[in-house]
Amino acid sequence: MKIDPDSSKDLSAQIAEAIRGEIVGGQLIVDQRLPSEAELADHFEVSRPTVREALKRLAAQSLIRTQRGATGGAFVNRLRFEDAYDQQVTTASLLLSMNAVSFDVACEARYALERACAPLSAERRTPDHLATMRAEIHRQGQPGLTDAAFCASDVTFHRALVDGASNKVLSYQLAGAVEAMQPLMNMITFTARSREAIVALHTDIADAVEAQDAAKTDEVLNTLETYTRELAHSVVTARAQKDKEKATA
Amino acid sequence: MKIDPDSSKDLSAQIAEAIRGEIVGGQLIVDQRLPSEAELADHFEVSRPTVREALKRLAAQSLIRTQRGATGGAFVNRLRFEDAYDQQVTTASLLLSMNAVSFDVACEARYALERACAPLSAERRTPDHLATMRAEIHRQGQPGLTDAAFCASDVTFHRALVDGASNKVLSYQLAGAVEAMQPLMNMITFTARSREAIVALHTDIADAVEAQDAAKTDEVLNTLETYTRELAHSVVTARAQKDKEKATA
DNA sequence: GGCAGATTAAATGTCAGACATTAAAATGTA
DNA sequence: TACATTTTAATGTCTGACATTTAATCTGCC
Repeated sequence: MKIDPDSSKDLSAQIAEAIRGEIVGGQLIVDQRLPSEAELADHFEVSRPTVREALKRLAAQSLIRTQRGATGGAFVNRLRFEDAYDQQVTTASLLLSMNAVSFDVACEARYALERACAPLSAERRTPDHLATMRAEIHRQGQPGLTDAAFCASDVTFHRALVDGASNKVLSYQLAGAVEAMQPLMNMITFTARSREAIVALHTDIADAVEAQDAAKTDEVLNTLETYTRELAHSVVTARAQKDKEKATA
Repeated sequence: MKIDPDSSKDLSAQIAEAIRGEIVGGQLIVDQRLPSEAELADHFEVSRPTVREALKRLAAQSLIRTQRGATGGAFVNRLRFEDAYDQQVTTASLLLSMNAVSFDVACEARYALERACAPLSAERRTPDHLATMRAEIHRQGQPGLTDAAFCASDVTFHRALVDGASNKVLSYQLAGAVEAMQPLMNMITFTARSREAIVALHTDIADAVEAQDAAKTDEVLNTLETYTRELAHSVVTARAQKDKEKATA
């Protein structure tokens, strides 16, 4: 392993970097055991707490897992899609909220990505995917549903559409984008009429996917994107109007 | 902040989770200073090393940054697109390498995503994007280029195409997918003839994007995807053939 | 009074050593 | 042999200390 000169960065950061490099580079393979903390401390000529901080950094990225006990230690972790998915949702959510990404930009990205897998989904969707979509459509039609619940159902619906492509890499990528949009979507208050319109469009999507009609799916997704953005804009203008009235009053 | 019962998980993991929740939930806002390590240790009723391990976990995800000195401490970090991008490349690369994702699946995902932003790119590309694409095409035509360098140029070319959409969220999502594919692409040995074909297709893409012809761009991307997959398949079958000969010899 | 330099204080970074806890392996016993 | 016990090796945690960095404060001089 590489050495650590006494440079600007934290020792723990350098050690984490060195070990990460070995994992990414393939020198350390899945389920392989790292040297014990004491051995690592000895090797890098630092104390055990410093090594531990480095290992925690790697654990935070799901690159390693630790096990206590006699045959315990730190092991290279097989990064699962679910782990990566969770991380991506957190990261994408924070990116959107901290960088003041506009609704339009996020919405455009989301629907562009969704259209990307719509043709594949239309081709490969299973009865399971269709059933999930239909179930969520039904839920979205229920009166008395809160806006948050409506949005959550919306996410589930679109996830089913994405998963229909049966490509884990695509699902992993898109899930983050779709889920991260939810807080932004929650800003919209859905009137009875707008919900009705969305449910109708969702039904059209489900129908098109069931009919394995890629072109039609794409078309409806476009309509839905346009409608979603209009809704958001009307919310914004309504809010601006209210603020104006407040200011004059 | 939440408390920590003495449950199954590490204390440091629980503390990290609690703080992450406050950041994601918006109770802790960007550039806000966290309590000092001593105060956190006091609050959670653990020792300082335990708190430090928790903070390192958060630092590994770029959620906080730390500063030494009198007015130092841990601060909520504004997650930048570049940070998120780096993380995504690492994560996506490991996902592909550790989960034995097939070339076909990864390739399909990559081109599906790329087609997603091609129409936007055709609409909005700037002279800068076009210049980058042309420059990389020129590089790819140079004789004596190693396969690795050819692939790297390929990545740059496609990144320019993606960035042409001028949507940071899209760029962030796609960059990971494109870059993570590189190790898989490196398995392919590019003959002079296959390079020529790829350069021709890249030129077609650049031309279509310059002409703001979304449909044509989409079409060429499809052709390129098919061709790339054919190349990969021929590599696989050639290798199988070789193995067979080796076995009989 | 104002400015340069020295001092101080508060925070993180690091270390050493110890004990607690866990879980598997080795050992002893019926 | 089968089961209970002990040992052991590892991580998890704590205490206390020192080093280092950085900004704020204090001091002395002009």
